Order: sequence, then C-alpha cells, then structure tokens
Amino acid sequence: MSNSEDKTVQAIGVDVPVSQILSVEKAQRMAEFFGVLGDPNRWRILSALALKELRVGELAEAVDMSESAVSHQLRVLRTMRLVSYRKQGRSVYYCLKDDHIFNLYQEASEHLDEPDD
Amino acid sequence: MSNSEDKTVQAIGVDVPVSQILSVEKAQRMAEFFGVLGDPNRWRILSALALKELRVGELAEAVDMSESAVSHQLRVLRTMRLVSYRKQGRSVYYCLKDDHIFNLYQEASEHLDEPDD
DNA sequence: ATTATCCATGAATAACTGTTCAAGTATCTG
DNA sequence: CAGATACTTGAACAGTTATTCATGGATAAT
Repeated sequence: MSNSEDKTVQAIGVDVPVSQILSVEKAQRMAEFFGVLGDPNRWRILSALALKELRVGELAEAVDMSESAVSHQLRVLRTMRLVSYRKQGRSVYYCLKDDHIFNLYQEASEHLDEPDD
Repeated sequence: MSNSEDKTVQAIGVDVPVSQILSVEKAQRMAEFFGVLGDPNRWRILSALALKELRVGELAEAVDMSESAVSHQLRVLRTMRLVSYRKQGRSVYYCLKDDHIFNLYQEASEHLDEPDD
C-alpha cells in the first residue's frame, strides 16, 4: 500500500486505486533483491554452490574469477541471505541458504523458453 | 553446460564438475532477465498493470513518473516480454503478458519475509 | 618466530543504467 | 490545414556497480 489517502487515477472508465500499487519502499526491496540476481557471475557462483559446498578459492577456480572478485560477490549474496558459510581453519565454506533460488531459476527459465507469440 | 571438456576442480575430496556450472551465455540471459526486475520503478509499473490495462499517460500519473521515463521503461519490459500492448487511436494500452511475474513476486516475498536465523 | 595460505576489505577505475530534455511521429480536432 | 494530444526516441548526464589492485587479518606450517 502506497498512500494513506486512497487517491485514484482515472482509466478506462474505472479508477485505478493507487493504494494498490507497490509502495516505493516495497518496490525498492524487490528491486534490490532481484538486482542481486542481475549479474551473470553471481549466477555462476550460485550454480556452482548448487552442486556442493565450496571454499572461496575453489569457487574462484570453478567460475574463473579472481578470489577477490568472488569474495566481493559473496558478500552481496550473503547480504541477501542467498548463501551461508562456515569457517574451518583458514578456509570458508559457502553453500546455498535455501532453495528459493531454484524456484526463481525455474520460473525464469520457463518465461525465457516461452515461444515469442 | 559450460565447457566441452569435462574439466573439474578439486573440492572437499570430490571433484566439482565445471560442466554443470551455468554457462556464461545462460548466466548472461538469466542476469539480463532478473536485471530488468532490479529497478523499483519497473516494479511499480508492473504492479499497476497487474490491476488493469493502462495507457502510458495513466501509468505515468499512477506511478508518478514522466511519460518519457515510463515509455523508456516499457520498452525494457517489452524486450523481456513482460508486457504487451495494443494501440487504439493515439493511445497505447499496456498490460502484463503472463503471470510468471506473479510467481516471481511471491517467491521473492517469501524469501524476503523469512526470519534471519 | 617466520613464512605461506586463505580470505576480506577499501579505494580507484571503467562500464552500465535511468532519468531528463529536446525533438520527432502519428492521430485526432476544429 | 493548423494545433493539440499521446507516445516514442536519441543524446547527455548523474548515479550506480563490478572488477582490479594493494593491503591487512587470521590461521597453519616449518
């Protein structure tokens, strides 16, 4: 809900209740989340972690990025709670946090695979 | 599938089949799609269109953006086939193309609403 | 203790993105 | 036809983002 007063805009005979449009705040949160999924290297990292728990260095090798770049991206993924980690000695093992990412992947795949009309 | 040769990286005793990591091309397509959902104003536009078919001008008023900005964003949404449109006189009516967007919204909401562990 | 390894972090830079502004096309009205 | 309305488009500019590079911290090995 966006506004306290129930403003409307006239459209096609009926009014559009502006209050049902996503609020700026909610839209912002959605955008931040999906924005994290808007980078190809983060998808490659996530897909690698979908196979098994991996250390930062292994990840870097697997997705062919520098350790620093991977580490930076892992921080972003951590912030959105898409991955979790555990430390063991000097290593840090990362893994997927839950399987929402699988559902999002599937849903997007379906959309992208749809015929062009 | 990423590489023709089935390269692996050693990890945790077992090997990680690099060939199962999302290819750069597939990752790129995923990122492009989700990147479109990585903007708050596009979410507001989509949520407005979820209520009913709207003209560009009505959309602009509803989401409080300039017509030009809305038009630019609608082109992006059209490119990703998230919206479709029909012309009627000088007006152009836009609507949501399918309901994948609803599922994505729901899935993301669930993720964002999860407790912090 | 010294050195090496693994990872995180901050700054800097290059690339990308979204808005505005100005102009252009198409349709309707008088 | 002239003017107004509805929308689109391209260029420019500001803000954001992802990488690299250099450095620092923590743990392990010698």
